[in-house]
Amino acid sequence: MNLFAEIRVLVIKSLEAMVTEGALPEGLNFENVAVEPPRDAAHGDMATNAAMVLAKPAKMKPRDIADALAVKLAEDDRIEMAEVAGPGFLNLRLAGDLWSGLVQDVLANAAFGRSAMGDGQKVNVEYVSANPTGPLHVGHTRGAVFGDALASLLEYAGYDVTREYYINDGGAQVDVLARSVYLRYLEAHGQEVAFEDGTYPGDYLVPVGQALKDKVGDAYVGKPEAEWLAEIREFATARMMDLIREDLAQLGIKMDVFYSEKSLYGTGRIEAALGNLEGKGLIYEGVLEPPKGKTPEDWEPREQTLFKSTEHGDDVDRPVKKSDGGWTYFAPDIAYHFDKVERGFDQLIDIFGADHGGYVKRMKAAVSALSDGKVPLDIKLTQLVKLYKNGEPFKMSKRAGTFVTLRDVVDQVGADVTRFVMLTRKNDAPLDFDFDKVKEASRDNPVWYVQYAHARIRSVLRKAAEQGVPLDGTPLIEDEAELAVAKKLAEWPRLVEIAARTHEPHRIAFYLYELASEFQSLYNRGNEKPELRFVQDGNNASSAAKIALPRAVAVVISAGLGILGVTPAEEMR
RNA sequence: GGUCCCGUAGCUCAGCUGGAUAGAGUGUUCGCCUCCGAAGCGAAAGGUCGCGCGUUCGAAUCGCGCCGGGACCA
Repeated sequence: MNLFAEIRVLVIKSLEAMVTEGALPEGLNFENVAVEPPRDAAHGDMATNAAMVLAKPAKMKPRDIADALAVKLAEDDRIEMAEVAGPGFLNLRLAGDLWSGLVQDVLANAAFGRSAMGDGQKVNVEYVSANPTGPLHVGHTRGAVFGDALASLLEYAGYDVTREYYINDGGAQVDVLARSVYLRYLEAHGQEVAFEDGTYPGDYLVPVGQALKDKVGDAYVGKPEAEWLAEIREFATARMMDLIREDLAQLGIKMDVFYSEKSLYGTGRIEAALGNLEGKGLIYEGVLEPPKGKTPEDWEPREQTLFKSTEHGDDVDRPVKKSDGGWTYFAPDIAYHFDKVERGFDQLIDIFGADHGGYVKRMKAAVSALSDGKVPLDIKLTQLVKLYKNGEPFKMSKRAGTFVTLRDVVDQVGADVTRFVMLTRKNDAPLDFDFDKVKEASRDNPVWYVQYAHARIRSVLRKAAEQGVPLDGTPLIEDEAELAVAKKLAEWPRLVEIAARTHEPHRIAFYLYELASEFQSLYNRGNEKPELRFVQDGNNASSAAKIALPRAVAVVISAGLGILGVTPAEEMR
């Protein structure tokens, strides 16, 4: 049950009745009529902008429409009061039993909050996609959590979601990986080796070199690169992907598809994708203008194969083939997205780090061209994570060895905290991650605060169970603090849809914080008004009615945390 | 030079397909435990929503132009 949607249906029915009766002209579009929570609770339970939206097309005064609509709405049992306010707002107060019904619905219907909005549409969410050259670091963690929560959110909103990881195993960086592993392999054979620039000196390759030795013995020792590069590359990337899969598993992330860039080469996939574009007249041989403004010193005009991305919203055309005949990085990306389109997804979402912002327009242009504008691609950029320890900024450096991996973070603060904190900012705002603060037990720490509310409810329910309070009581919503909590619960289905539509899972985290706050407020009101306490000593009938509301809050907090991939706490320790 | 993101209370940040007197936390001041978890709750105080113009009945929200911060740029 979505109370807002339900009342909106009522408003629109009333408007249609007014059209029939001649109180409104025919042919009006009700699409923009909204039913929303009012900013100020004193205004009522809900407000509609119907009169103001329709005033102009109906060529009527907003107040006249509002007055007539108020009369119409008041005829319905569910509307206790309809009052015109301000320029033409219609404030509604709902009948009290609606709130009680809502709470019952939360408790009885496991799908409360789930939406059919997605209508089973196939959505591909691509995230992480880190190079298979080492363990995941903090920056990847944010993208990983964001993408995974977004995927869960879309599932909750009725989409058919595929979680996908693109393995960049086709470029020069995996050759570097192979050479680095070769050095570790020699080391495992007791040789002294030096890690020059252009190799990965990380310790994490030591066991890989050892494993290679265990597998092939001394077969590659003293042999030229041509004899081992391809084999070691394959061996090493497979090991790195195992490592990355383990890292992701630490966060509770499981991909549906790992898609290999390498599988695009030599299989005609790139040629096919570019052929598609060529068939649309979007590929040509040409010379690009030098970059505007400061021209790089080594710039020289070169003829290369270009994709006419400007026809699909990009700023300049992009090379797909270099002057030496090799593919650019962009070419396999085109082929990969072409593959996604061909797999029949209705919608694509890519999660990139902010440093890849420059690729957004060209990728969107490519997908637009490849799908004839039929498949939307949304690209979400995740901003940097700034680390703090004891309030001091904590600088990461690969060279200095202060490189913070995903595993470091999860080991220190746990997966639940890591996930929640990563979602306490909009994806496009930088995030401060303080190793001490995230473990702090205070209202300043949203993770703790939401968990505390849930744990407190569980504690109350344990106490209720001890006293034999039955769980089938009819909820009573009387006090304003109880009403405030019920209203917050009523917003949940609406919030899910907004968050899913905007691809912004952080809204879930903020909502849970607000819900927790309303609950804590009610809880503490029991200090002054003992009749508001959930467990009434020696009165199980009354207690049964009172515990329904906190139970419903716990249900919604659990559902919300579930979307974020966080386990609700039974107790705080 | 160009592109993208950001600019909201002293600080850290929310702000719904444009809606009423712009909200939290923190910090400051003052209250609340004989009571289901006070690791909490309540109240006060704190804002030219970076600046200007435009669209609109109505702009923090949309458009354009500046200013400031960040990221990226064969």
